[in-house]
Amino acid sequence: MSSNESQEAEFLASYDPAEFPPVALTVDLVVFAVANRELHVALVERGGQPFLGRMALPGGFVGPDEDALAAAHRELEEETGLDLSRHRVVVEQLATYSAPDRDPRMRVVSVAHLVLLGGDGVNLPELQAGSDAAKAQWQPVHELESRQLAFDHADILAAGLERLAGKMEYTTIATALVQEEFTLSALRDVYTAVWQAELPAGNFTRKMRASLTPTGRKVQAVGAPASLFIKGSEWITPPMVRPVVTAAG
Amino acid sequence: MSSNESQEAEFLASYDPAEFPPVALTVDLVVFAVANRELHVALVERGGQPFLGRMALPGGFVGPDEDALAAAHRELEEETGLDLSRHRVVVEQLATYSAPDRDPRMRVVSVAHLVLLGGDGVNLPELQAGSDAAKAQWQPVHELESRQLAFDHADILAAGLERLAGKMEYTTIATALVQEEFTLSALRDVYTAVWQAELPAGNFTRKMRASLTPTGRKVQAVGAPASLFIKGSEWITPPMVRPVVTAAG
DNA sequence: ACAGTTCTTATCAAGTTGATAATAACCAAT
DNA sequence: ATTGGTTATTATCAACTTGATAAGAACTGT
Repeated sequence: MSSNESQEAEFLASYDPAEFPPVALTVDLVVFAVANRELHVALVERGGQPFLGRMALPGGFVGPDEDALAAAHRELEEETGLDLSRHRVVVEQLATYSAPDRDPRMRVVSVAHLVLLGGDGVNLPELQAGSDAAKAQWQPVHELESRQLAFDHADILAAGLERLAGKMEYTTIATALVQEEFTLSALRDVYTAVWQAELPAGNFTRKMRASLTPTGRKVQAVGAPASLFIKGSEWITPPMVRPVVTAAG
Repeated sequence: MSSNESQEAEFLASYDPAEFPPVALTVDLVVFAVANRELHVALVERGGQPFLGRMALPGGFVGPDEDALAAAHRELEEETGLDLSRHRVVVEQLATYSAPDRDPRMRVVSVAHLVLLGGDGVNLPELQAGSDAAKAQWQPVHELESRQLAFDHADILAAGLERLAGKMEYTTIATALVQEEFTLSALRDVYTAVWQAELPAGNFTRKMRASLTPTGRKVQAVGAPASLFIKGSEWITPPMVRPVVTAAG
């Protein structure tokens, strides 16, 4: 009997695993990107029961030799067809959902992750449905009837949105949703998309500049040329204040 | 064949659970309380292998009919002997730890929780070791050699401390560590204990008052009588600024 | 009555915010 | 080349917040 076997025997003896039926461990992904001043989330259409045909967050099982973060990266590629080596991507753990009946088939505990994709503010990365899903597509978050999502994914999406909106007050996390080098307007568009509120350009520049590093380069569109920046500090101190949400319309 | 069985069959067919060996789901608890202007954490001494005799965070398995939050409450009572009906207690999810080798026996995924116990700032609730643990005791957090903790519990403790310290900047979470009705000094002692920094009493009063509701009552100790408050708003806006940590002395 | 302690309020310079506007740089069309 | 439209950046200023410091008030113990 190996040392490992005896350890396990002691373990099984003291904890009686029969009392603790196995749980399946999954990850669910709240994948955000910004285009056209709107925040979009990546959704897949379920190809099986339950919730057949409904939209759901991408996700999948955590493999035996990976942790949840690694599974999040793998499933992101598998379920959405994204090539992570070709996109700026930031992943962070959001929260774990463990209600016993959240999946009607069996006990499934899901570690939700927030995924932010950088982009030019115009084009969204193209999605390619994986094997489990009928299709994968971007949806504007603020126009979404999130009650139609499968499982408890409406809760998870709401948590992801609130995490992002909240962290944008006191960190430079919004820089994850633009390109590495970006203008203050591009960054401001991210704030507009997530917070659903217009921020005065002058004050935004004054405040955000302290957390950014200028590259010296400029970019020319319509109007005056805009300076390019990269992320400087991780923190915004004191924080930006999130305005009250503007009335829809 | 019931509908449920066919669902499960479909599920098993499409996901092949053999690829995904069962994981054990546990909770680990970072339990904080303040006494004598020091932040304390509840630790148990392990009564079995691995890490026999080492100190560890209290915790245990999530039962089949409870979610992680319910398990956290139950294990808090079982492992520390605390009567939750006799203490002010706040529990919130911290993060999930899922490294494949974090427990040498088998795959154990743990949902860590932050637990805050209210108190008078002098006495710590008495701990009573549960069945799994040799003993349970309070340890001053900032004097602790956390590297000696079992498993990855040093990481979890650090995450719990940082979550608490961070949220104390922009929420009134510190009120969870005092009694329901408290003086500004008592609350300031919590900040001192967690942040390891003295905050000027006058400015602390000015700032914190806006988030508290006065009860009208006063309490008398040495010096001038202090007004009693209860928590008002959940938020501190703009946030308190956490001073740079004072050099250890 | 006095010293010691603590709570609360006051003061003020320095810094930050929100609102608003002025200035500057560029394009496109006349 | 000039004009008008558009956008970026800087400036201004009153209102507010902060950090430092101290004054005033209330009570205890001797």
